[in-house]
Amino acid sequence: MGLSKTELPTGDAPDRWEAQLRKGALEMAALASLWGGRLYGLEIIRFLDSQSSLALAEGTMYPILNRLKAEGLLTSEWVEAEAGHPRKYYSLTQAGIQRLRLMAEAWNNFSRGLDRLLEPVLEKQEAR
Amino acid sequence: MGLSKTELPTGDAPDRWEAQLRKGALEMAALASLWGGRLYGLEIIRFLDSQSSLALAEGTMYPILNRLKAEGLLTSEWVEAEAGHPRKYYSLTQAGIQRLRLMAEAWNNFSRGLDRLLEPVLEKQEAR
DNA sequence: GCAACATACCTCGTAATGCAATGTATATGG
DNA sequence: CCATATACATTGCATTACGAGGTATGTTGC
Repeated sequence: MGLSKTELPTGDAPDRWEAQLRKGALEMAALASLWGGRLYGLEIIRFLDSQSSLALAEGTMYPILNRLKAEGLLTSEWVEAEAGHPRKYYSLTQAGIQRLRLMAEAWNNFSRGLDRLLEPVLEKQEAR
Repeated sequence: MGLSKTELPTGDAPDRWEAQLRKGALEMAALASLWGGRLYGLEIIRFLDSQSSLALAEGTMYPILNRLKAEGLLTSEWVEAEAGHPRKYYSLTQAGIQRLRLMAEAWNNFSRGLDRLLEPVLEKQEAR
């Protein structure tokens, strides 16, 4: 029947999370960095760099933060610093918390899937 | 001095593998699917779908296979099928094997990093 | 006061990439 | 010979990562 071509029964739009993850992994990381409380932009970058060796450029992070805020997953507030430029602190909203949980679960599926796939590759790295 | 802007000391170009992984994850999966021996295009898609719940569209896979072949990581050969259209079987080259190993290690770093980040998120999913 | 510097946020342009849609080739069955 | 099934391939669009460049604010040295 009609259904011919490019369609594994992936499920349409609602939760193509597995697909969104290959992308959204960075958004997920940004959300996750705020789990312990509010951080400001550069701080998020430094946090991810040190905690998970995810090195993101500012030109990557700021657009992500804006997107997440536009989606209502984050809020932001300006805070004066003792010195220098004021800082924009980001916090998770309730929606952000829920979304992060969903993404984290999807991430586990995705990454366990790949791990399974790579298992043979990393096995006994000698005879070959 | 000059070094002001967008530069965490990421290491320049040679092996921004962590960066390449967020992308290249799909290329890695394609390579990994061939670890056990040659497969043809659609077969790779089905294999990934079943073994790791990675649902890739044909329009995604064929370009990837072409890229990998152009890089010398794969070879391909036409094989007549008993029925229908002939199949193009892909196999890993030595270079492909080595690259896959590198990617697999980088993947482990990357994914362990994210796992660490998400640990608190998935903890004790009740009181909240 | 005013450079020079440091910190912080923001944005534009480009290249890459995932994918739906669409097309072609080959064979089988009614 | 037309509909169907399998398989490979390409084009166009939307999204994205990120380098480069820019603006804002405050400090320190002269």
